[in-house]
Amino acid sequence: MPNKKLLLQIDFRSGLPIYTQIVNQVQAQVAGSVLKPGDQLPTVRALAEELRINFNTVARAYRILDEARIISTQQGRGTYITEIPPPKVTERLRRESLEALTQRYISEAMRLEFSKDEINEMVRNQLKAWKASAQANQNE
Amino acid sequence: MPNKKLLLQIDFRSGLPIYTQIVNQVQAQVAGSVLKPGDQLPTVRALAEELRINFNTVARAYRILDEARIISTQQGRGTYITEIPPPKVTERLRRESLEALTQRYISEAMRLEFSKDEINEMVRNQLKAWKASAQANQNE
DNA sequence: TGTGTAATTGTACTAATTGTATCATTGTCA
DNA sequence: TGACAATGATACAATTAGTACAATTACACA
Repeated sequence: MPNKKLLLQIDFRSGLPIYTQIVNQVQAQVAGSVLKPGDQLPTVRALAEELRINFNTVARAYRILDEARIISTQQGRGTYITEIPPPKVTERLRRESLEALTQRYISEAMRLEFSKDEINEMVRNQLKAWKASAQANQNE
Repeated sequence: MPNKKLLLQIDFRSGLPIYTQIVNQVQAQVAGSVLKPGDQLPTVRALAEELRINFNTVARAYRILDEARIISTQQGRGTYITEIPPPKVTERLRRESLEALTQRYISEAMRLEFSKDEINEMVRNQLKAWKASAQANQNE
């Protein structure tokens, strides 16, 4: 199934920068669940062509959205809507999602025959050392 | 006896390149003795088909693993887990694998805006309550 | 048993697609 | 006019895909 087409309405006379309009509208569509986690956005070039603007302008919008953790851009691959915690999940749902996440993690670690102590130790250490920026380059 | 099937879980939106995900997971399974010396890995084409990716992507992952002496690829024959990996390497692998796994977990949890305390607490509780049998088939 | 041919496997090189970085140009406004 | 923000042009880097090829193995058949 082809990607849902991203529908944006740019007003070139509105006084608002184009990239801001893109940011706002994507943000709005995410908030309104028109765009859902995992959805792929058009490539910078495709969207630029459709809107008849320079692809750098799209890239700029995407960069801002990426920094706001709303989308995830991956060089050579594409850009995707990230998982956003629903603003009003109940505490119970929140807890359950952490439970599920943790269970998958522990299950996997145990399958690889790490001991409980090793796991606990590793979690404690990494939590201590955690920096939000480290999320970007977790691949080495 | 047919080959044990290599079980890999690729997340196309994780931000990690596919080949890196393959490397990490094979590495982890070697470290955790899920894959043992002499085990044959799927052919580049077979694994590629299963994961619905290009076989060159698998080949790239295999090349990296080969350079790290974790596997041995042989043109025309197949790829195998290296015999007698030095204990030093194994230990380092084990550590790195758990590190990578844990980082992914924490990164995900933090993105869902759980606090360090919440995460730590959840891990400790689940570890305490862990029953291997209960988790047998929770990975899908 | 030997040998030729096809099948299977990994390799090498290249192309295509994607986002990134840097600087130039344009336009607005004090 | 000068400064600054927005946009555009160009070159680049990372990832994945396409194609041809080489090494090895399997197997039919003389």
